[in-house]
Amino acid sequence: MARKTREEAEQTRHLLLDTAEQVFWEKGVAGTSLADIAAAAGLTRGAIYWHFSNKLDLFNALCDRIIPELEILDARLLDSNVNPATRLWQHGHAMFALLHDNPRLRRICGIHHLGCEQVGEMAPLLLEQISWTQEKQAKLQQVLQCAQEQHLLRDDIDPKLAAIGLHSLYGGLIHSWLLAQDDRTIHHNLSALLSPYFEGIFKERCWLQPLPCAAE
Amino acid sequence: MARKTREEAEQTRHLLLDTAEQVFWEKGVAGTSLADIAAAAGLTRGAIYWHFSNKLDLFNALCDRIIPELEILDARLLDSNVNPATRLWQHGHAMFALLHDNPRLRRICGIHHLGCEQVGEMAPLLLEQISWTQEKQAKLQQVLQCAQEQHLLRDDIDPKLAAIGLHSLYGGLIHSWLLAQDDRTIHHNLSALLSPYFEGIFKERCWLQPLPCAAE
DNA sequence: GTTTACATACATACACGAATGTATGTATTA
DNA sequence: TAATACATACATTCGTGTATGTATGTAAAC
Repeated sequence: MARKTREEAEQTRHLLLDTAEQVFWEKGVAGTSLADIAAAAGLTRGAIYWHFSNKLDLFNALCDRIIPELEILDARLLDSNVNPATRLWQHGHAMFALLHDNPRLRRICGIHHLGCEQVGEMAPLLLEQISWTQEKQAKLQQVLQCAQEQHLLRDDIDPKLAAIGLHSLYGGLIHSWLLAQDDRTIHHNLSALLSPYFEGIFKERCWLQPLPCAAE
Repeated sequence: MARKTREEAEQTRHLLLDTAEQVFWEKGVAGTSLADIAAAAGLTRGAIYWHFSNKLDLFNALCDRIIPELEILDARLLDSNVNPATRLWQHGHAMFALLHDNPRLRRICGIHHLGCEQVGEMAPLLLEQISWTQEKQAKLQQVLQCAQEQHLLRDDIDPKLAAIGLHSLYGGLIHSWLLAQDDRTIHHNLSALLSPYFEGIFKERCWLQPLPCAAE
């Protein structure tokens, strides 16, 4: 009915984002109308169209909220004074810990994996995911190359392929984890699930030694 | 305008399924209307409603067409006279070979991963995927247990967890493969991508020896 | 071998709700 | 008083489901 102060308007914006996140996760992106979101938030479509230009814009704004938290993860993967193998090991665990502790990340991750189509009208989303995947794989590859220079990799391991494999394993585990969210098996046995791949990539369980591992 | 013979009607049905598969893959399931499919097939919605009761029914019929081919894969995983480790190794390669050779499987797989929402109205799909995942993991676990009885597994490996890990790795690789379909990296380096996990699970590269491996 | 009767395989037309985008109203607040 | 932060109202489009039309195939009756 009336205008609120800027602060309150910002609150409404976040309320809309939170609500949309919830409803998207429950009914899918294509499956929810803007009226659904507005009603769930106790507002009208007018409020949505005031803050966002359309559903895609709202969806993008919603996704952007988790970028900083993921960037922190990646930053710690790239620079840390422990040896590269341990960095990768810790990074894997940190990812799932974050996924477990952060309901927002969990929901957005779930929406991307199960709650939205990435073709046709949503194709830009797919392109984003592709570039994000490539960047992530490049970072993993960089750390693996660093490990190779320190002679931590098994002889027949190609850092690029190992990066693709690791990234795929993470993605697959996240997917399995999302499919059965109340099943704590993956969360409780993450180390045992990741170990085989690390065993196959690195020599002598070096990823369990947090030593800086003097570079050449 | 008129009735065709049963044979021709069956052709129309398959034409509709093929066309729907194509259009779903291009524009997403929620993103395509029945009119889109009919137009792409050179027919009208009347033809679709004659053969199927609605879009979900059409979609299910479309998915069911690949079940037999997947069952053949699973059958060969479970009974074969080579040792269980080799069976798993060959099964992994057979999966990707099938995915590479069979465009229909590739498209349906793509639709499931990127072209449809699995929540809300499509939730039954999610339940199907969960039960299918559990069955698949159970089969992998069964073969891994068989390997354990033949002392092919490393000592600290739990067959159930290894099954989850393997299945996740497969799923993740398929996802990566779908994201960049024209990139042949995964297809050409599958062995190098799977090797680390096998190395971490099994002893002494036993999966490369097709010997029956006399049971206890 | 026709004719008749009915089922089949669609096309066409219609009625309805749902969703979107926009235009306008309105009470604040700065 | 002018911009803000929404609510309300409206027009339009799109998709669905169903009802109906219609030409052909199919089989039995005669």
